[in-house]
Amino acid sequence: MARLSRDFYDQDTVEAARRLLGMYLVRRLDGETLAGRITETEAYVGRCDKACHAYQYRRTERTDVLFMPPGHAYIYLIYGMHHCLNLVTEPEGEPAAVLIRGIEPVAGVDTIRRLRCGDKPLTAYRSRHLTDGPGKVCQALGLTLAENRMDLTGDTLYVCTAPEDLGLSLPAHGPERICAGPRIGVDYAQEARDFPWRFWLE
DNA sequence: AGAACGATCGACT
DNA sequence: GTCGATCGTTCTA
Repeated sequence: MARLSRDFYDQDTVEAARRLLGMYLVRRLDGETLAGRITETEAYVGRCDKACHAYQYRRTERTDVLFMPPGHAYIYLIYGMHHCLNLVTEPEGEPAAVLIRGIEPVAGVDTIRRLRCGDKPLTAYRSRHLTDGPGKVCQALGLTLAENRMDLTGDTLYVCTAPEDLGLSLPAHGPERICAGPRIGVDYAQEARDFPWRFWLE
């Protein structure tokens, strides 16, 4: 069984962000399975990272989930209208998480399209940009504050290492390069602005 | 109690 | 490339 267990999340966050690339994010919604291949991530580390909501172990009602055992979902509202999904990492008490910035839909694609676009015509442009941002990922999988603090070792939201774990047979991927660079939207974070903690495939 | 701001998106020039 | 939408969280008083 290749569903990620708590052990996986109990590791260095930057390493986890890299390793999550190519894995499958799975969401059970109303009896249906939605899933996407993870293509872009970012690491946030409270201990040393001014861009992290829990920088210097800052603990508030919102950041409390980051102090929980690894393998929980941290979902927050940004800009008053978009949600962002993070997977909590590192040992309990070390606030850190991986932000899921992009996926490639592989299951429940019709539902994903409907959640993202409603009845709007699905143009080539919309298709290409269906799930290529953190807010889009949450909208595509029906994730809101209601799913904050969810245990990733449960059956509603989790990560698998291979498509066979979802009963899918997908064409094998050739070798893909892992790219790294500065994170998006953290220009305010002084020296942490330049940490190369964003990772993506291709 | 009130103000400032943000780990974004989509429409538009 | 620019810009406005929109509201929970956080901090200040």
